[in-house]
Order: sequence, then C-alpha cells, then structure tokens
Amino acid sequence: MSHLNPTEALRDSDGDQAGAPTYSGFGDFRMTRQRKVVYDVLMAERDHPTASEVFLRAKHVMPGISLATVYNCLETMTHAGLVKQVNVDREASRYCPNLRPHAHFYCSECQEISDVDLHLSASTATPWSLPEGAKIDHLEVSMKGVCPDCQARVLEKSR
Amino acid sequence: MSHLNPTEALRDSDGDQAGAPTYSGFGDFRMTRQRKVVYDVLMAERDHPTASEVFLRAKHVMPGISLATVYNCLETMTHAGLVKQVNVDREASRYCPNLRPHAHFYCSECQEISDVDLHLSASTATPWSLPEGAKIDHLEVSMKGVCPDCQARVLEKSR
DNA sequence: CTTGAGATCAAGAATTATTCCAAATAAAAA
DNA sequence: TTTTTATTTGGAATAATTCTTGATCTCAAG
Repeated sequence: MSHLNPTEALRDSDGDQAGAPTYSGFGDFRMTRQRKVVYDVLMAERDHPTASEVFLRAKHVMPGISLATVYNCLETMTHAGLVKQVNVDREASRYCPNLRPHAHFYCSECQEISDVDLHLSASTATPWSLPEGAKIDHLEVSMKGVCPDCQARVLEKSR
Repeated sequence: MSHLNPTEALRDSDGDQAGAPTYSGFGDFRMTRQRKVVYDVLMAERDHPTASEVFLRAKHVMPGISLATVYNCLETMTHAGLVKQVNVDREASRYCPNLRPHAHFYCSECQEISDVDLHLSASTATPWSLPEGAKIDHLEVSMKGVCPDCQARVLEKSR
C-alpha cells in the first residue's frame, strides 16, 4: 500500500530540454530523465509491454532515447525492485510495475497477459512442498490458456 | 506409473549401423533413430539439459546427428507430450522427461535444476484464484533460490 | 566556478538460442 | 519396387539481448 512513487524523488520534472534538472538518488540508483520516462510509461498502462514496446512508447515522450537505454533502465529497475520482469516461455521479456505477488496468465487467443493475485503467507497452503532446508528467493507462476472473454467468444462460436 | 516406454515401439533397437531397422509409429510420429537417441539421452540422466547439452550427449551415440535435428526432435516430443520444456527466465530452454506435474527449482549457487512435485487436484488449495471462466492449458511454477545442499554449505561457511 | 570521478547514455557491433530453408535421405504406403 | 511423405542436415537467417566504447552528465570537492 504505502509505497512512495519513486518519480516523486525527481525534482524539476517538466519538459526534457529546459534547464538541466537536478537529479536525486532513489534507493540505490539515480532517477534520471530516461529512467523516469521508462518508469512512467510502465505505470501509465497496466499491461505487460516488451522492451521494444516500452521503447516505442518512451520515444513519444523522449524521442532521442535509445533501445539500449531502455534495456538498461528496465534492468536497473528490475534489480531495484521497482518493476517485475515477466517471462512466458522464451518469448521476449515483458515488464510490469505491479509489485504485489502475482502470477501471470497468458491468453493464447488474444495474446494478452493478465495478472492473477497470489496469496502467499506462511499459513496458506501450496500445492507443492519444498525440500527441507531450501531457501526461496523468487517464485514465478505462469499459466497459459484462454481468458474468460475469449473463452466466451469461443463457446459462442461453437454453438 | 504405468507408462509404456515409447522406445519400446521401436523394433530392432541394437546398434545404429547394422541392417536398417524397421520403424514403427508411436502415437502421432515416427520413432526414428535420432528421436530414439534424443529420448534415451533424456531418460538416461534425470537432469535438465539444454538442447546443446542433449546434442553433445547424443553425439556420443550417433556422431552424425545435427543440432537442428535435436531441436526438431525435442519440439516434436514436447508436442507429443513425451518430454517437458522447462524455461527459467530467458535462459536456454531445458528439457526433461518427467511427465508428472512438477515445478522447477533453480539453485542460484550450483545452477542445478531440480523437480518439485506438484499436487494438483480439484480439491487441493492453490494460492491463487482464477478468474471466472478461464480455461487453463498449462501451468508453470518455477522457483529460484538456494537448494538444501548449497544452503548447508553457505551456512557452514558463515560460522 | 572549475575539475575530477564515477555513473549513465547512446549507437552499433556482437552474441546466443532458436528457427527457417532447400536439398538429400529415409521410411511408409502402394 | 516405385511412389509418396516425413525427416534429417548444414548453413543461412532471425530476434532478443548484451557488450563495447566514447560521449555526456551529476555530484561533490577544491
């Protein structure tokens, strides 16, 4: 819940030419103009764009930004824990700013990815039992199937 | 448990030169010599090799086999449901012949992947609740962390 | 205000896993 | 056997991502 929007750490956030903005560290890294753009782009739509899609969107705001930089920003922010990297099979990584524990549902009909909340606490039951003594850093749950909307459409057709 | 070893469908299974073996379809595809080799290689060790690793192992048995063929075989067999493709992040896909529902645990210390059984039945609780009306075809659960062995070693050192 | 150190950005080359292609070969069907 | 179809192969092509290198930027010290 209470999680400071990291871009608030950026003073002087108007335009991208005017007087050079003053930067300010956020956590362990500098919230530069390009990083802010990338982050804002991710926050703007709650979908799961690939790096190239982020790149395209970022160019609207900052035409000079480079793909390499977008990759850099995404990696930095992923490490910093501001965004999550989502992988479905071996397709291009996707990124999302949803920080709550969640799984991803990939619809093979409309190719959209949606979030599915995960309820993980010491008490909730899981369908797996970990080997004694293992330490878990990351858990990734991804599902592939047909989303409710598409499923409805499919059933409709076959009537 | 009772799951016919698919290579048993191959008559004349000795050597790979002798008189041309007689082939026989298995399910929907031909169990060719190279497919048998790839499958046997996977069954031989219960680890999670990448396509290149499978390729290397397969060459011991059939020196002339090509990487493209290994990829083809793995894809065919994955579709046929004989092997599972395992993806961890965007690293090279790995393959395993464990057909039971299971998750994968990737140890960031020893880089080994191990299987974690999944108990999925209509009755078992899951930490997620699916959107009403969705149809699930595949579920992939993968974890990253430190396996019991490495964890023990780590704790040992820090004492 | 200038300078130095270190971080970040950018453009393109390089890498890596994987797929595609077209020709050769092998297996199944006739 | 002959024909038909599937499979194998080696190499080229692709796509996402990483690497490299020099330019640029920020912060803090002088």
